[in-house]
Amino acid sequence: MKKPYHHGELRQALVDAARALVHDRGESGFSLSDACRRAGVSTAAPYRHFADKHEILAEVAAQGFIDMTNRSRAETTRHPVGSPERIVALGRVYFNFAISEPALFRMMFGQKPGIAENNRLWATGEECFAYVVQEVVSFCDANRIAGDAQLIALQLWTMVHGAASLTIDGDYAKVAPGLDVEGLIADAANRLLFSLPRTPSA
Amino acid sequence: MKKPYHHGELRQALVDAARALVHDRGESGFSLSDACRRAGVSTAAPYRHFADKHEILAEVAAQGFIDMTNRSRAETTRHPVGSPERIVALGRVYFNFAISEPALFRMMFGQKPGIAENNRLWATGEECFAYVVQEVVSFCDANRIAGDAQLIALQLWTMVHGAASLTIDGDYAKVAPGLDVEGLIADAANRLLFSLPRTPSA
DNA sequence: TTGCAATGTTAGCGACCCTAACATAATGTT
DNA sequence: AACATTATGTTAGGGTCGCTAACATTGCAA
Repeated sequence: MKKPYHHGELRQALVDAARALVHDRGESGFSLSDACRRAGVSTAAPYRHFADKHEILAEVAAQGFIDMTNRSRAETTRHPVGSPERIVALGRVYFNFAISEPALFRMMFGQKPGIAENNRLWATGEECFAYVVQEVVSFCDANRIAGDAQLIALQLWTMVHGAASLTIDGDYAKVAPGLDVEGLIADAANRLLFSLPRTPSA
Repeated sequence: MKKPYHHGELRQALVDAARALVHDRGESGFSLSDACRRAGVSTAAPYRHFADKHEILAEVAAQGFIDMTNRSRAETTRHPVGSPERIVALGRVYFNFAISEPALFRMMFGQKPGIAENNRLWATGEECFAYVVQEVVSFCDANRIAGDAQLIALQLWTMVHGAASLTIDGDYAKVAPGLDVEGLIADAANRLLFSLPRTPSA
């Protein structure tokens, strides 16, 4: 059997290769040429499917958001609606995602010249956050917590995002080696939630 | 007057050029060639002063830590030792630094292949954090707050770092345009501090 | 079948990082 | 003062990369 002139699934093959390469070498270490080699095509082939290198990376990041949203749904639905376990599960998914796919995580949330403008990426990211807000709303309702659910969600997001970033970027390791990051998050998140004003019970 | 063969201050000139270029175009948009053009030397000249491109960027990042530490000292000393204003000032300096120099901020705290290993960068970063811990220790002492000051400092750092990152990377803007980030930080930090256990007054 | 659109290819431009070999200037030794 | 040594520039060039232009092959549709 000989290689056909046309690849057939080149677009998806390039995205898959890009994701694998980014995972291995980081975004800055990723080259389109490498992805082409891996897909077995010439370096000019991608331009039939993508405008430029950034567009492939945006697609990879968008798939990251989809993955994260799916993992979030899968983990939260194992606990009753409105339970604190659902919020904890969300934080855990976020943190573990960052740990397991740091380069992808950075592409999703980091500043990306030429990537952030991508519409598809924008939409998948928004959808992901909307799910978190929805969960926080349910939690607040079930626990008679007063306050803007979106603001609460933003505070929790900020905390977990900070912890995830400082972990994968090696900053914690420099000043506090061996730190129990998950414990730190759990403690802070608890205090953030317990210090919220509550509506008087009926 | 004609240009002398030797530059005389090339090392510092290159670092200055690099810092300015990183500020304008970001780390990924920075090229050593540009810095050489700006300094008026050939592209081979830097290698008499630096091992490679990463070493220049590490020097830039280290100067960023020194700047941040200086700003922290300058702002905190305007308030009495142990006062909450000193902690607030620290957070403000951190956040404003990220806003005013986002690219530099990312180089200081982001993952940097070939940069993070730099010893000088490592030392300046540690010194910067040590100052924060020292301030938190003073605050806890003055306010009879029980608990590991380093852990408290780490939690505050996490919160502010998350907020700074999500701001400069444009992530807040996507899901909550017009968000009052400083208010969000202040509220969360207050709740984190007020929910700490206190030693009984004598 | 035949023409067109889609999707590959090769060749090449310009930018970049870095090294090798060479040129010039500053410094120190006698 | 003459010379050797070291420091710090230069030019030339190799290898990689992103991207484009021109050409080749294939699938599909009239």
